[in-house]
Amino acid sequence: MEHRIDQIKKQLHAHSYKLTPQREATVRVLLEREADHLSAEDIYLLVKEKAPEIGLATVYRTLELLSELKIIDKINFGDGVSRYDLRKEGAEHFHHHLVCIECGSVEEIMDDLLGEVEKVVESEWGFQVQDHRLTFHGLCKACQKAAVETTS
Amino acid sequence: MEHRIDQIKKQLHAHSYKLTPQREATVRVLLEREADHLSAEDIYLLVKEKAPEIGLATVYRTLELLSELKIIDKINFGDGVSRYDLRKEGAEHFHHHLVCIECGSVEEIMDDLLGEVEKVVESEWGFQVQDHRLTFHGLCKACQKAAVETTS
DNA sequence: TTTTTTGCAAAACGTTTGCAGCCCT
DNA sequence: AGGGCTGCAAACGTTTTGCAAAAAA
Repeated sequence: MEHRIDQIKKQLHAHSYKLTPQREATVRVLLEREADHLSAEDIYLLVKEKAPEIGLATVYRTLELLSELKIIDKINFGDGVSRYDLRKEGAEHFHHHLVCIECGSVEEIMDDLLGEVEKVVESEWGFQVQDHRLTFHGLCKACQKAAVETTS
Repeated sequence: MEHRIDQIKKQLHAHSYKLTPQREATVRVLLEREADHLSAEDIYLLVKEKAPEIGLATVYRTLELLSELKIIDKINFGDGVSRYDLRKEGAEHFHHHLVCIECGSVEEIMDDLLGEVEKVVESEWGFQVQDHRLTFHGLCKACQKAAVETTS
């Protein structure tokens, strides 16, 4: 944890930004809730517990800054809110998501499933891939089970 | 064109909705600009040329309706607007996109590149895939060329 | 001092909703 | 009459912006 904070601090400094207390509190929330997909409002409320004087605008500005530096990714699952997802250390590409259309749960897939597909896109379409977004919509394990039980 | 309108009319009737003049005008814009990725506002302005009395709310309601019936797909490329994309006739899955980070152009890929990947997701993660969203971000052919020319 | 960052409030933006009126049988 | 559908305006929730104060360099 402290290691990642340090690393992010360096990334900020490299672009002549500072790791202010507000920014650090925001990053800490992101690290603590790494598995979640929090909205700006969610993050704001959690950061407030650590730094009650913080304003929502500062959270937005911090998130924008972290996005620019590719420390986090901004995602949109189709409800009206942007969500923010920490990149894994040294991850070159954004990871994938499984969104359950029944219960709304979001699972992450860290494996890069698109190596082959990207090669095809580059060779067949001449498009130089830099990043990707891949989300599957369907039924998670639990909801498949629930569906079967209801039917039988 | 008329064929697709008829087809959509039938789909609406099957769910006891009507193809009103406003809805038809909206669908026609969508068909005429099939290759584009128009926002609700874009669509509204284009529909206004055919049916000047239409209101923006009606366009939104029509788009929502067409989304429900899976005639169109709502997509989000990360700028703050929803965009709408007509499904190809009989397409089971949503098609993929190549978004150029330089010029903003959006290219469509109709081929289903994810057959294998979906099998992996189903077997390895036990997730029952119903649909997907796949977007690649990178440089389109033209912008790669421009980049090389600037460098040399 | 000069620049960066902050908190607050207001504004802006895309989208949705309430409602009265309209168009159909 | 009754239902669905429409246009308008107002409301809504999220995100951005202006600004003056505070912090850092």
